[in-house]
Amino acid sequence: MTKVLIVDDEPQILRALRINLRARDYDVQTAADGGSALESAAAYLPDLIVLDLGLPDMDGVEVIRRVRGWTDAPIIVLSGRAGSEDKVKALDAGADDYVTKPFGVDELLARMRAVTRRHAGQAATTVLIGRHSVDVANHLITSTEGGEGTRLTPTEWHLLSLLVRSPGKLISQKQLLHDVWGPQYASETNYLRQYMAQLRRKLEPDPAHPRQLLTEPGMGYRFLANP
Amino acid sequence: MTKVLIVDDEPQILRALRINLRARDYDVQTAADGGSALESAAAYLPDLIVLDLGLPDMDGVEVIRRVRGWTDAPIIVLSGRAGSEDKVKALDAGADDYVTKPFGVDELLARMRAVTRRHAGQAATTVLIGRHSVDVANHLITSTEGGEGTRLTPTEWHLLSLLVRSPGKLISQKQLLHDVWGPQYASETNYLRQYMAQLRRKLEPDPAHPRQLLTEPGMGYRFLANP
DNA sequence: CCGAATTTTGACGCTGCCTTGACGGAGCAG
DNA sequence: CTGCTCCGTCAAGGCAGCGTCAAAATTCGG
Repeated sequence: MTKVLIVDDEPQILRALRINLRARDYDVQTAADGGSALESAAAYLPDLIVLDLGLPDMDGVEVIRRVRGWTDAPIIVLSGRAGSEDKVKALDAGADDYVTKPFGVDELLARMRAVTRRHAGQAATTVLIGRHSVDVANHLITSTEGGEGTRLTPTEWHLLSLLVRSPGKLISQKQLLHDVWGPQYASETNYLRQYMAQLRRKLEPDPAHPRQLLTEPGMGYRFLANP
Repeated sequence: MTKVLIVDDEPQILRALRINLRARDYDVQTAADGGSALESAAAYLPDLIVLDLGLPDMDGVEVIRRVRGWTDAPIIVLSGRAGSEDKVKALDAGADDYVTKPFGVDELLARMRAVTRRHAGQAATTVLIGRHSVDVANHLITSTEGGEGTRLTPTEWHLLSLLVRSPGKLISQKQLLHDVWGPQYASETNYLRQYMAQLRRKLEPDPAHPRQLLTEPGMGYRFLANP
């Protein structure tokens, strides 16, 4: 579930966004001024920050700069000012997008999807595999259609993490063996065959014809995020 | 130098952007309709695409979808329509940003910086051969026109990597044989004939008349990046 | 110390890759 | 014209690599 921090000093906007985002299954936190925004960002570690520039206590651009000092999370700026200069300043300070008020909620949601899609490559904490939602960081699997979530053994988690960590990228057998079983097992491809089969059996809808946990014959394995 | 492809059917906008971007040290190409936009994108491999949605021959969203099929380059949409629905469609199709006309050039430039800044981190080295986009690092091939991407065997990848690594340069048969099959196979030119044929069959549009995987009789082989 | 879960090891069939050999045509020299 | 070299093409056999099943060995909690 994507964690969003919303920073705005107008309570009704905060409230409207909170309701809309929660309805779409976002995990939402809010802040009403620059100081608490910085605190919340550090404590809550959001995947995405929606930031109003017109804060009572601090310049919005300054907030962007401070946040950018330690995190790469996407920032979407909201602002009443439509001036070119403000936009340039905010974007160059590290913002990813700039939306002028008044704005449509649908548009904001689409822009949120666009920026998180870009950022998802490395920070993806939860991915979809077959009918399962896999949270690698918390070692949690939930079924997307009500049923029971499968359970993975430690070794299975370890192997899956490596693959999921870099979606779309080919990872060589040697690398996988090295990282999961240690340097001395550089050629025991039996392990990989065994555990890839188990992962497919537990996650892929049709284990015989995997769509996301793919084999690249003679080279390695690959995880595809978008099947 | 960042390569930008600008797609718009209004000549004066094309001209204005071209001048402004060239002055800022961008490498600029232009296209006036969807068809030539897709061609240019495949031939020119831009780092960033600025795309007007109101094209004469094709739906802009369709252009986005087609381009997204084989490349990850950021796309900024220009549009006269300010409606929420158009924005959502374009962004969900894979666009990174959406700017409504009329727009300030400074703002567009700032948004270009913002999206390229994001994309810089995850850029992959990809080469175009025939109708295929070849990512040598990730061992991935995607078609530039929708269909399925071909698959290469390990030996085919090995040979192709050597050729692609130094575009335009002639590589001797001895060198290729040595690097792929080992020092003892310094004269088995059968291998090369066999595998060059397979590469051409899988990558060249007309394998009988190769345009990029070329033979230099009596010498070796050569890969041409720009056909 | 016992039992269940997990890891490790071994064996087997099959797909598809590598290898090998043979053949034909283009280009060139004599 | 003739013979030669070099390249492209095709076909077929052997075998490596992958998926699968099964069972032994190990770990771990109670």
